[in-house]
Amino acid sequence: MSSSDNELSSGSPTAEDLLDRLRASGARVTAARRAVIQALVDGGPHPTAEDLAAKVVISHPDVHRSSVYRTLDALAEIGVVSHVHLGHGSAVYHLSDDDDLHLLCRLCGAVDHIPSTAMAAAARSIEQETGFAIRPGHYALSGLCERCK
Amino acid sequence: MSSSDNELSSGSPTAEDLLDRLRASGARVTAARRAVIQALVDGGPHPTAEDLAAKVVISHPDVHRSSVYRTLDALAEIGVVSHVHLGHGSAVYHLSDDDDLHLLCRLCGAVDHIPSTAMAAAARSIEQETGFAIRPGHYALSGLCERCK
DNA sequence: ATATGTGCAAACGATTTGCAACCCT
DNA sequence: AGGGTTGCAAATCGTTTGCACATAT
Repeated sequence: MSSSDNELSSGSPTAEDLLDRLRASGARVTAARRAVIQALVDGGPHPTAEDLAAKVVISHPDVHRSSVYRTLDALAEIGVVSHVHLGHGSAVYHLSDDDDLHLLCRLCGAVDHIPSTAMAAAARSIEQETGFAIRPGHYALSGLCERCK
Repeated sequence: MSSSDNELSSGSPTAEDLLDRLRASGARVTAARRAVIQALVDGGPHPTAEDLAAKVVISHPDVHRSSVYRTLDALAEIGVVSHVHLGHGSAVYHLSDDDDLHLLCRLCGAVDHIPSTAMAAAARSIEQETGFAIRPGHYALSGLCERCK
């Protein structure tokens, strides 16, 4: 099943979209960045930097881990990717327009994600009471997934 | 005979409480553990392991960092402390019956905390929709604090 | 041409671990 | 006595950085 939903701000952007955005920001498009972006777009939903590096290295054996990190940084700077810290180990990366909240199962480690609107009401009342404006998508809530409950 | 009162959410436990619970779990009470627990009870609200180690070392220069980590592990195992990963660096520890949600300002790094009841409604509806049971207190939500907004 | 990005290796900070000695129970 | 705990140092893991070289624009 191939999903060909190429939309700029609400579907999944293609690799070309991301490359365009990089270019538009004044950054350069290099083989390493192409490869990282490809891995990000093609790959599973919650890759760590190392996952991406491993995928990249298959087609581009010369691309170094540090370039993966630097590319992810560059993409984060222009707002197209975010990373979520899952606590125990590495951070997982995802395209920023996945405007979702991450749920981490503290038992099996599964990562679930839900639209951030699920918390909109809570976020609003928390902001009213405390002044703190929750911005989801950068960190994960932990809990128990359905199976582990 | 050890105290058999269960103080559920009525006040912060004392160092002795925690030592009792350690002992009750079959663990031993040592000088290092006493010192870590004292630092945890006496200290500020969001100590990192290193903060605690620094505090401990003042009165017990011989207590090693690794023992601080191991003590925190032991306390976590019996459920009396939890740690929250704030993403960029170290985890912060707190007594588990601080049943609160942590809010991390992504700009200034300030940590705010609010009662987890603020999210109870959202947590309930998320559980109904997705089956995922949010357990706050282990990770932080990120956002912008009042000053940085 | 030149700023930007790269590979590499080494530095880094946080945490963990193997091991012999130690000391609580 | 005996095994949980410790201190130590070295290992590990994820990520960052300094540097000389390569390359996209």
